[in-house]
Amino acid sequence: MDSTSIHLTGFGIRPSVQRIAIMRYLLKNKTHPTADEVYEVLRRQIPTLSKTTVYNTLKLFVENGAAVFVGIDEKNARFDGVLEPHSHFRCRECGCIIDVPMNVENFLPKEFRGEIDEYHFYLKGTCENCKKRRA
Amino acid sequence: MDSTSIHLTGFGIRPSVQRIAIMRYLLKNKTHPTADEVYEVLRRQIPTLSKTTVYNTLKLFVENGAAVFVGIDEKNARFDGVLEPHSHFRCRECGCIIDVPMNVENFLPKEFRGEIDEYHFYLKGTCENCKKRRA
DNA sequence: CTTTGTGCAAATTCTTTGCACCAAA
DNA sequence: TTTGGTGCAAAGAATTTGCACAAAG
Repeated sequence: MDSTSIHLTGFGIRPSVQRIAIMRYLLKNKTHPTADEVYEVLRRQIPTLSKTTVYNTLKLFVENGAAVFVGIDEKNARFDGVLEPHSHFRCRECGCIIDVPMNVENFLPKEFRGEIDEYHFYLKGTCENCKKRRA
Repeated sequence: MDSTSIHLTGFGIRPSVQRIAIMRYLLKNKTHPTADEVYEVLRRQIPTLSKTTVYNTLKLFVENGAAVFVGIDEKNARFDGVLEPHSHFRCRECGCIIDVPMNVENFLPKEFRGEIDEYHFYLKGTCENCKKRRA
């Protein structure tokens, strides 16, 4: 019983080889991957893995609160296994998504507290690397 | 030369019957519609309107800063003609998207200012109406 | 055995593209 | 009379669904 397995169980999710691999991927590579990215990488470890399972699993994670849907990318759904409140920055040039250690919970408008159960703060622009590269 | 026409011109967008109708729709109905919603409503006024034109136009608006892409809805792209900084709340039950008059510009982390050219604050939960309806 | 999970293929949905025709400058 | 806009049909990409088989309890 490894730690990822215990982690999943904590969310009421039964661990399977596939689910453990996907959650482990989310927790180790904090790149906020798309379903396709997860699939392309993990199929090398699990050759029988199907994209359907990746979609099913990511959805299951989000529904059970084990992962967060990140909607900062206009093209694809992205996922995050880090549950501590934080914000996201997306670079328009390289497309990278960087965690910003900033919890905006205190900024929630008073009138709306109580109605809100989830919030996201998305930032967009050009990252340091891309700025340097152009300079 | 009506006001919507002048409005578009101000963004360097040449007004056409279709473009004026779409911008007018965005400005009058602040429902943050999807491309499909815009299409389904406006085709009644402009029977020859095509979905391609709606997509082209909304994209043109966003590229020229005349409208904002709203990514709060996990399923579809949504659009907003209101340019004053504000936040968005989406109800999980009825799917409505409500404007929240809250500019989070001052919350932007100092380290990131200068890199950021766009930001969005998305709130999710259950709206007043849906809460009442259930009570 | 009985329920749950996986994976294939097909279907769906949303969005973009290629191209011909129409309209405006 | 040239550039730009529209709209149709087709293509493309992301995601979901239906179903049969495999695995786990």
